[in-house]
Amino acid sequence: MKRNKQGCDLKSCFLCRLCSKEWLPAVDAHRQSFHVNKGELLFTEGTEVTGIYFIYKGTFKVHKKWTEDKELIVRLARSGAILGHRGLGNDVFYPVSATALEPGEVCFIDIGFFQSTLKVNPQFLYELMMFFAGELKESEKKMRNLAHMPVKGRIAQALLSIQSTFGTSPDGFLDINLSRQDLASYTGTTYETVFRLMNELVQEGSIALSGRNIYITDADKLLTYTVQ
Amino acid sequence: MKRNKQGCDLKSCFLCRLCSKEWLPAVDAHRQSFHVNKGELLFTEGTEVTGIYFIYKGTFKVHKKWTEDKELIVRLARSGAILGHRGLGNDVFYPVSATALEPGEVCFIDIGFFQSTLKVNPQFLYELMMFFAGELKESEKKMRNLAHMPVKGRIAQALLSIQSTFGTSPDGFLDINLSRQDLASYTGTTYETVFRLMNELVQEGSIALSGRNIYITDADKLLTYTVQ
DNA sequence: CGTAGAGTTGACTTTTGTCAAAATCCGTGG
DNA sequence: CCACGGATTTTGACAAAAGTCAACTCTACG
Repeated sequence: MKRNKQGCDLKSCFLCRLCSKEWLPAVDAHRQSFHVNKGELLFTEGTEVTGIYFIYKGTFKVHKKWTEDKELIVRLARSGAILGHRGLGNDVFYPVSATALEPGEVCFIDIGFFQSTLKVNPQFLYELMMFFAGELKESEKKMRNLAHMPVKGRIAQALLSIQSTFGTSPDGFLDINLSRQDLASYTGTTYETVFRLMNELVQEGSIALSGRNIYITDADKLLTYTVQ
Repeated sequence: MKRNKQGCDLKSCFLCRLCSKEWLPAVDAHRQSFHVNKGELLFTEGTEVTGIYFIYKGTFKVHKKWTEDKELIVRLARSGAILGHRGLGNDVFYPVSATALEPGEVCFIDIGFFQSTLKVNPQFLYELMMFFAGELKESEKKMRNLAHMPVKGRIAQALLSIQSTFGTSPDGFLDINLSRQDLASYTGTTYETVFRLMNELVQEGSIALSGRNIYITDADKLLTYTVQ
């Protein structure tokens, strides 16, 4: 992770967008910008919370370890998103790790200054609370799906949700670089199962593949495997 | 649900404990107290959010529907807890239902007044945000367990967690009235599976059963099925 | 070119869910 | 007090879904 000068333009990130004009200079003085390489860990599950990150550029996976070779990806995040907020609360250790899926730029706010920011920016605090409420809602929906929806439906859901947050590149493929293993970890299943079920989805004409790239051919058909 | 006069003592609930002394009279003027019968729905998934509840007495399950005869219980709550906060956020519909597991008393705050409370009680807002952060952390841990931990471990985990929140009655049984079906919904599995695996736990001497009551004989042994 | 990592496939096992049928419990009304 | 009906509990047989293991292939990339 390399510290650099480039940073948030003070408009696009979750923090700068929502805190008061008067506070922005303080944010600007305190924040640190970093370049992150693909595959690099931004923070690690179980280590002490040092601060909060905001993604200026790039894509990150937020994941929770199970065994040495198994994890669950709880979130995929892109530019503008906040990272590390799961470290807030009574516990002083990050409950998850964050890894860059592609090279990116992030802005770091140390936890002390972040706390001060919350104190003097009720509007930001309010939005952060609402953000947490939304995340919790989302998380519990995923939980229910994990408990009751068959893997094929979870994969369909994941692909649709990825399309809606990351969109498609000009050639129509999902605009994210996600390995099959990551897709498996995101849907709470195994590599081989993802592979087999994706093949079925191809056979049925719901999706098309080109190497690691995924093209959603028939979103409606995918929807039939999901709920809501 | 019957409206009554008895209500919060202004000290024990999540709201009254944390908002400013000056605001308490307003809370007192606005809150409504209700008696809830066993099995009664406090609010229903998909209906419009009317307000937030605080449990004065009793036990509630917070659950999310899957099919007609399947659900996932996302939370078990007891006196002092907040209910309905999952209704906060952009969406105006409750994403879950809450059902009384035994007769109880709740205090209701309409959403409008709750919003005002947030505006004038930054300390409460801060604690609410922290509370959400904790819930999210918890939810994602459960999610990972649902994805990777075998059912037996999830049951063990559930029993231990119930013991730590609800404690035991004088005779040593878990102090909660939870049907096997509810335990199945709480661990994301089926009635029969819960039944069979609980039998195994009895055989192994980890727990003992007496009707619907559960006694944890060997917490350490239960722990070996779980993680952390 | 060789090697590491990712993709592909098949055979097999295990876990868990489903269905159906008995057995048992429990409250109610006769 | 007892019979009844409904709900819950208990059990078994079976099916389906998903995980595991192992081997083989393909590429990207030094």
